[in-house]
Amino acid sequence: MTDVAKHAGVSRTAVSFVLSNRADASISEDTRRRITEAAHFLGYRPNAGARALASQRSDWYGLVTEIVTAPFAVDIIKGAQDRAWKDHRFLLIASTDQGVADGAGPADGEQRSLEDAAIEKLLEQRVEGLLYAATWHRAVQVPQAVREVPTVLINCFDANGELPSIVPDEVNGGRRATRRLLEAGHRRIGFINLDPDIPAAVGRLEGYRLELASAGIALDEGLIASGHATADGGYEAVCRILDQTDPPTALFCGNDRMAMGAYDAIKERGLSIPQDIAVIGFDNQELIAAYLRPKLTTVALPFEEMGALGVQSLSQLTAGQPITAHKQMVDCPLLERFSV
Amino acid sequence: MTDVAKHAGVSRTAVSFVLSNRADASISEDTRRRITEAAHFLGYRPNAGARALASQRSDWYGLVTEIVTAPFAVDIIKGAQDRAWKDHRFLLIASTDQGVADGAGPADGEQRSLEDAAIEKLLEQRVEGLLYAATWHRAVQVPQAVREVPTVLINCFDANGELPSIVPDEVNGGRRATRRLLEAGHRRIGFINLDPDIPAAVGRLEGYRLELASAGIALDEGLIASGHATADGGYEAVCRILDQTDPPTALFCGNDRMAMGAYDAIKERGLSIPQDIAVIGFDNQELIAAYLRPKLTTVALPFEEMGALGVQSLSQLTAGQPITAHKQMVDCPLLERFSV
DNA sequence: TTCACCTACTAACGCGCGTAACTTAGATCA
DNA sequence: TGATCTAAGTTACGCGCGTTAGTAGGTGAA
Repeated sequence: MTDVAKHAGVSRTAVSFVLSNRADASISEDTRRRITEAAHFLGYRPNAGARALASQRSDWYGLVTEIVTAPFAVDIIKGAQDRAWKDHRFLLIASTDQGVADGAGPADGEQRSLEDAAIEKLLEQRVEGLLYAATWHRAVQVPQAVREVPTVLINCFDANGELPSIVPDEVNGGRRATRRLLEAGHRRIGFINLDPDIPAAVGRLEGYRLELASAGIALDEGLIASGHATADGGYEAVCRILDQTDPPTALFCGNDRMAMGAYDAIKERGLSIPQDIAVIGFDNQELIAAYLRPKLTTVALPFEEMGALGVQSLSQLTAGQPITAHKQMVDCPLLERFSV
Repeated sequence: MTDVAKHAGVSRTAVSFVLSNRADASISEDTRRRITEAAHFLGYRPNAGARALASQRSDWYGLVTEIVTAPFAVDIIKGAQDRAWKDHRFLLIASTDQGVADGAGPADGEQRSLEDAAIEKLLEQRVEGLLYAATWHRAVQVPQAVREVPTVLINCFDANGELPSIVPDEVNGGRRATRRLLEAGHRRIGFINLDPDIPAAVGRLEGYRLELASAGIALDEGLIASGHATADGGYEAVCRILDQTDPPTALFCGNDRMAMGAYDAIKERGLSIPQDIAVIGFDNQELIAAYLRPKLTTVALPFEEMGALGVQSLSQLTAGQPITAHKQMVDCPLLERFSV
């Protein structure tokens, strides 16, 4: 900057004013031009670190997550990244799943300390805010250190209820799926639930119930089964449902992997999708949903949008503005394919 | 730091010496303890930016890539991230695929300028080196700006041959796959190639040839077909191969998506895998390979290892050491499942 | 002329740290 | 006993920038 000043025949301050184009500084059009030309001529590039040091703001947000390995939740990163870029901010990503690739996977305490270390590192970089993202929707216990800067949880929520969070609207997603099947004329709709303790299971089931109720259909407990959130789990649960006296004509599966198992069970019985029985999934795991035959109609988790919203909320918080809601629910859109 | 110094009754310099534990400074064990205790007591946390400014080294590397959206190449990030973390360095990730989610996808020129802007931003952060990663193995034209710091290409190579790169060893991968089939007793092995212009196609075919040759088997051009790198492309190519008079007993598919199409073609003909015909893929796209029935034996692309190796090479370059090779080939391991 | 007021800048300080050069008291040695 | 060395620090400067508090010169009005 000193060089630029010398080259333009002005003070360094003038250069600073022009290059960070402060509105309140009065610099003539002529010198302004001389300065920008000199900067360009000399190939001047601002030093972001020095700027951060002097101005006491880094324009960095930290994203701490274990999801770098989880292929289907990378979209959180993408959403956050894009949004941050547009706001001229940088995202520092710290993953907390080191060593998972080594096979063993870290012990719980180790995972925790990795998280602490990651947050510590981010704070050393003087991030102005933190995003804490989880691979699957759940309650989390966040390390104390995050309280030093504004923090927003993504795809999870604070077990203590203190930190603001952004989560998928599971209930509405469940309604969407159920409604789609109702609209297709189905009256007996089976629901294959995930392990019933997690928020996703609770919410989706709730949505299923609500939508049936508003359609005036009585809940038949015999149409609800649950199993492990895998293809095998789905297969077994669906077998139980289908082999009863009055089987459903449609299935709402807790997630796409279970839907995959459902496909097997259905095909085994010589039934075809969607003619004999309709299937709808949840999660929109691209490489499954888009490759099953027929391609699976499913409800998508709004990862990218949650990531973007996370950055946006952080912007508001760091600017001292209030955010929309303590727990923001993001809609889960229905992805129409060919299984209904 | 001044506060810590005051609290410990020493100069700020002493604090700096102790906290960055310089070997050449002589500080008594007692003051050393007083200082660390004071730092801990006051909750002192170093300011990485200020440290970078003063020491003229940031410990940051930049990773510029369009792969944030490409779910299966994210492992490059993971490998690089983990490795960087172990070396006490930070990875600044800049994605160049903004707006792709908006549907249209950026025009070529726009993509290029996004790349330039990303690199510019990274250089403003004073990264000490750059990694440039691609989604698929190919020659790339890298923006000029990268020449300002040490740069390593990952999963691609410099069209001008100047910058060092790290790529998968396609030839050896092709040999591995072919050898596996030979070892299983197959003599007539079909090869379903990708679009023949890309490095992956060239290398894998070459590996196929070499391995057949070393087994003393003459190349039968009738056993080689190529198609689009999709399930449909694989399906069609395999149909052509299977419907000839003397069909192969094994298929080496250019990638897993084509193998998926191969499965369909094979099953349609009432043949079973691997009893009637063995199939081997390439890429190890988890959500395909691990979910096909039977699960697909395939050759994995070493994304994570390439990412790690990229950071390692960068460390060497920034330290002024030479790197192993200008174009480092990383082995593609065979993943044994149930299709051979 | 004098004063106020503007435009167009500049001088000087500090952000939090690393580090080269210096100081001081005590130990060692011929 | 004086010279030399070492341990254990300290003083002072600068990294590249933002920013506050100025200053110099010009203009218009009373």
